[in-house]
Amino acid sequence: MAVNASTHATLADVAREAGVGTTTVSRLINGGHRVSRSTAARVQAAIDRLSFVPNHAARILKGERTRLIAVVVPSVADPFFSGCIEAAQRVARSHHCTTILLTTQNDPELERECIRVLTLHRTEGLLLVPAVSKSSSLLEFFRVSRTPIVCFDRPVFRASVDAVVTDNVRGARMATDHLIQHGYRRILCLGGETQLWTIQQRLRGYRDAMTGAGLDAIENLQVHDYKTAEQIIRNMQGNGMLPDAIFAVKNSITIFVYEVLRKLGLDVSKSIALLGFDDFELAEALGISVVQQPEDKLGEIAAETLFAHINGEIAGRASKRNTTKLMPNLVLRTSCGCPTVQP
Amino acid sequence: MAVNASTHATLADVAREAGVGTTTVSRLINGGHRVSRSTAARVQAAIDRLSFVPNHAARILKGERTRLIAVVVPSVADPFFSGCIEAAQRVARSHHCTTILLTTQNDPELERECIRVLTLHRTEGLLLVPAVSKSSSLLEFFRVSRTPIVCFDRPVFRASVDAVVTDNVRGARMATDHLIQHGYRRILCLGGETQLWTIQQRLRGYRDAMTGAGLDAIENLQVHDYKTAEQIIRNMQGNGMLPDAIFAVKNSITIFVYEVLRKLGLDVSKSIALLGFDDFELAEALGISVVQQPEDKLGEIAAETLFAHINGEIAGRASKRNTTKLMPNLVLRTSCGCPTVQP
DNA sequence: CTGTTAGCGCATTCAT
DNA sequence: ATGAATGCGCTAACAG
Repeated sequence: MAVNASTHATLADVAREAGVGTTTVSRLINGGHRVSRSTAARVQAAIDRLSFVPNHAARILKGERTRLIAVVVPSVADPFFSGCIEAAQRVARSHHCTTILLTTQNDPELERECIRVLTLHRTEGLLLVPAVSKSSSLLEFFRVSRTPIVCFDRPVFRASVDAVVTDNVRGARMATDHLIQHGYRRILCLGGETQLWTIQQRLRGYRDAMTGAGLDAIENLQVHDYKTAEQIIRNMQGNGMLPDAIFAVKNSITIFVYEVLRKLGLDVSKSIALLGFDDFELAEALGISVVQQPEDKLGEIAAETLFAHINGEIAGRASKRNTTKLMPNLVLRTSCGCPTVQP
Repeated sequence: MAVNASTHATLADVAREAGVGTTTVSRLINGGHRVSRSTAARVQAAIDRLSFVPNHAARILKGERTRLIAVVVPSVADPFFSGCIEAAQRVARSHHCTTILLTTQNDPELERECIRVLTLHRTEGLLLVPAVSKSSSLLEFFRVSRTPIVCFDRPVFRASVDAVVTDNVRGARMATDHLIQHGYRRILCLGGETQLWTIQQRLRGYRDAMTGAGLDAIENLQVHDYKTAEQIIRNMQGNGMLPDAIFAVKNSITIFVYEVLRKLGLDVSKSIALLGFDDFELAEALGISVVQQPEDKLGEIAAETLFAHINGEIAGRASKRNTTKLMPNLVLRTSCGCPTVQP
C-alpha cells in the first residue's frame, strides 16, 4: 500500500485503500449521509485499517471552526483558579470545544506571549484573568481582536469586554461587619499583593465596614509569607497591642495567621477571632470561618458567557461591557467566635 | 483595501498592502533573511497595520511542527495534579510548545474521547495519567500511535512507553516503619479508591512494613468521605479498639481523619498518632507528618522525558519502556509523635 | 449515490 | 533580493 508511511494516513490514502473517491470518504466521516450502506462499510474498514484521523489543520484551513478556546490564568496550582478552570472546561466540553491552557504568573510580559500563542492557534474565544487591571496594551488587544473575550476574577478597567467577578467589596464588608457584630473593636486587617484588584476591593470592603461602625481601621499589608506574618503578630504582642480579631484578605494569609496564632499559643476564637477571605480545604475541619467564592460558578458563568458570544447569542462588541458580579458566601464556623453547631 | 474583512488578514493581504510578493512576506516573518532593509520596513509596517498573525493551521498543513503537546489528567482541581501540570507547562514553554489540557475524571470512556481530540490536533506528544492501569484499549493506542507518550503518576501494565512515578511502596513503608519505631503496635491503615494503582502500592508498602515487624495489619479501605471516616473511628472507639496510630493512604483521608480525631476530642499525637500520604497546604501548620511526593519533579521529569523523545534524543519505541521511580520524602512534623522542632 | 476539481494560507522550489 | 507557481489535506460546489 502506498500509504504515507512516515506520518498519519490521509483522506486520499483511505480513498485509495477503499477504492473510492475522496468525497465519499469525507462524506462518511462527516455524518455518512448520501453514502450507500455497502460503500460505507468498505470505507469504514479502510479507515480502521489505516487508523485514519482527519487532519484538523486542513479542516481549519477550509474554514471550519477550530473548536479551541484559550484559558489564560495566573497559575494552575492555585486551588481557586484550578477550580475555575475545571468548571470552564466542563462547559467547553459540552460545547465540543477543547481548551488550551496558558499561565501568566501575573506577568504582563508573559501575558502578551500567551496572547500571541492563542492568536496563532486561532482560538475561538478567550477566558482571561488579566495580569493587571490597568493595561493599555490589553485594551489595545481587546480593540483589535475579533474573537470573543470574557475576563473573570478581575476586570480590565475601561475595557469593553464582559467580565465575571466576585463582589469582593461586599464579601469583605460582610466579613468585617460580622466581626463587629460579635463585639470586636480592634479588628486587624492583614494583607499582601495589594497591586491586585481583588485585594484592593477587599480592603475597601473592610474599610467601609470599619468606618461605617465608627471604628479605626488597623491594617498591615506587608504579609508575604509565614515569616512576615509571625513578625507582625509578635510585634503587636510585644507592644501589648494584639487585636480582638483578624481579617485576612486571602487564603494563604489566613493559613499563615492560623499557624502563627497556634505557635504563639493564642487560642483562635477564644483569644483572637479569625476570619479569612477565600475558603480552603481544611478550613472546615479547623472551624475557620471564611468568605467563600463560588469558583465553579465563576468559571462556569464566564465560560457560558463566552460561548454565548461565540454562538452569536449576544450582540457583541457594539454593546457595552457587561460585568456579572457574583455574591460571595459568608461561611460561619467557629474561628469568628460563633458557637459550634451540633448537627 | 481589499483585506479579508470578516476574518484575520492573510499573508497575501499583507503582500498586497506592502506591494510585494507573498514570498517576501513569508521570508520576513521567518527570520527576515534575504530581504532588503527598506522592503523589510515596508512589509513590517503592513503587518502591523493589518495585525497580521500567521495562520498556524496553514503552516501545519505545510508540514511544520504543531508545537502542541497534550496533558491528560484525571482532574485539574486536585492540587497534586495541578502541581504536576504547572511544572510540565514550564518545561513545555521552554521548548516553545503550548499545552492542550484534557481531563478524564478517571473514566476510560472520557479518556478515549480525550485521545481522539488530541490525535485530531496532531499533538506532538502526550503526557498521560492513565485512568486505569490495566487497559487493553490503551495498550492498543500505544501500539498504533506514532507520537511519543509518557505516563506519569501511574503506569500502564505491559505497556512499552516510559513512565515517571513515585515509589509509593517505599513511601508507605517508610511511613509505617517510622510509626513502628515510635513504638506503636496497633497501626490502622485507612484507605479508599483501591482500584487505583497508587493506592494499591501504598497498601503493599504498609503491609510489608507491618509483616516485616511481625505486626498484624489492620485495614479499612472503605473511607469515601468525612462521614465514613467518622463512623469507622467511632465504631472502633465504641469497641475500645482504637489504634495507637493511623496511616492514611491519601491526602483527603488524612484530612478527614484529622477532623474526626479533633471532633472526638482525641489529641492527635498524644492519644493517636497520624501520618498521611501526600502533603497538603495546611499540613505544616497543623504539624501533620506526611509522605511528600515531589509533584513538580514528577511533572518536570515526565515532560523532559517526553521532549527527549520528541527531539529524537531517545531511541523510541524499539527500546524497552523505562520507568523512572522518584523517591518520596518523609516529612516529620509532630502528628507522628516526633517532638516539636524549635528553629 | 459517487467522483472531479478548486482553493483555504502558507512555505518552498525554481526562476529572474 | 524578489516573485510565480506548486502542494500540504480537506470540504464543497458541481457534474454525472
